[in-house]
Amino acid sequence: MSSDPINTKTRILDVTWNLLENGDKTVRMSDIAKAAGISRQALYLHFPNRAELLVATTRHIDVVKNVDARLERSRSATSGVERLHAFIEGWGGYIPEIHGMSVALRAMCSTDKEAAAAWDDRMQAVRHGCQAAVHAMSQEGSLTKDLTEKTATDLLWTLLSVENWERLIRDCGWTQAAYERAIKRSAEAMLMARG
Amino acid sequence: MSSDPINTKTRILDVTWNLLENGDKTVRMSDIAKAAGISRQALYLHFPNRAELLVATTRHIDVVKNVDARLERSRSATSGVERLHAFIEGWGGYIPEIHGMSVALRAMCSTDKEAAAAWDDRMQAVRHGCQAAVHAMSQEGSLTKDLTEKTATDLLWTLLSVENWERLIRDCGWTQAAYERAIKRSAEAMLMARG
DNA sequence: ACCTTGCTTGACACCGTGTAAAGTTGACAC
DNA sequence: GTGTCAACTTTACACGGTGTCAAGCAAGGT
Repeated sequence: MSSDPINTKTRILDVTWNLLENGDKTVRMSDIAKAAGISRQALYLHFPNRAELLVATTRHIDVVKNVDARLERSRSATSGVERLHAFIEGWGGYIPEIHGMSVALRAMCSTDKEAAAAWDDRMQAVRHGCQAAVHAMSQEGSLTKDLTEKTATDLLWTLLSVENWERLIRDCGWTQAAYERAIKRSAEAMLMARG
Repeated sequence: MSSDPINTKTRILDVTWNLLENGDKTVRMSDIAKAAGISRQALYLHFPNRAELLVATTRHIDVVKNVDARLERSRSATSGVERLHAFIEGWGGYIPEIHGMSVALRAMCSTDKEAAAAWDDRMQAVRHGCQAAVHAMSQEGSLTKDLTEKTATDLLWTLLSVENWERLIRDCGWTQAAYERAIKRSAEAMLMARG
């Protein structure tokens, strides 16, 4: 063989990731091919279309960055509030790593069903984390009586969206540290019983 | 003349608006032309490109729906908190009217500078409203000491984003009334001094 | 020598945007 | 009636990006 197929495939994923995170403009299939050192057509020998390439890249990032370990760490927290904090740190700290990816994937959602499903799947995973933190707070009585668990989960999930991170970091010029601090405080203010 | 030029232009804007709000899929220039009862090329006699057509449509919606009156109403509020409530009602109630428009315009932002500028302009207008409400609260001492006016404005602006409305209404299945209620409560919890 | 694998080159169809040019139709002026 | 102007039509085409197809080539294994 002229080259190792496994290396080519992972090289494509790495290069796609890199272009999405560091690239300023739209990433085309030809850009990825050029960066990977192969022809545009060879890309289609590894991935059937752009959507599946992007989805595969998200999975690749998850493996490399070990997203499961990050999010599951919040499970070991003892109190509900600690769990909330740990989850915000875990997910909030992960957003910058996947932001470029996220922009590309969301841009495809309007035209591609598969991309939409992949993005929705990830967001549901985040929602489960929110739900678990809210439930833990509810169990220990620290969740405000004003909100049902469902409503509180929806609000926390919304607060922790990638779009909100984008707005605060990019449009408002916040640092990552300021973001995490303010979001923790806001989540507490919104969800915790006062007193 | 074979038809009234003014009527045709406003008919295009009305039809574009209608397609964006009621259409499920992407709205193409040919869709708009067909709906307006003219040829695709005639569209380019009135608007130089898709971006400017969309931007003109937003301005058209603003005039018809009288967005200024809605947003300026919050100025007459006496207390800062009332002002906050009035602004949330005014802007939050306007979002459903412009949501389809907003989706289309944001989708163009990645490729078209003009569309990006137009959307950014509107968002800055919303930010000014947030800033005014936060300032009023700060003046009367009801703003929490934990936040600067700038930080509080950023947070409120983020909370009131179209994306958050989308998530709560579309993904979480909330009603408009539930949205406004919960956002008011959340804004108060995040921004108001406790006691 | 032969086959397989991983790629190459080149060509092409499709879709949506935007441009260009020549023709049609109706209203108004004189 | 003749002329002109404006709004609009039809037809055609260029461009960029995705995805498809087919023929060829080079290295490795048997």
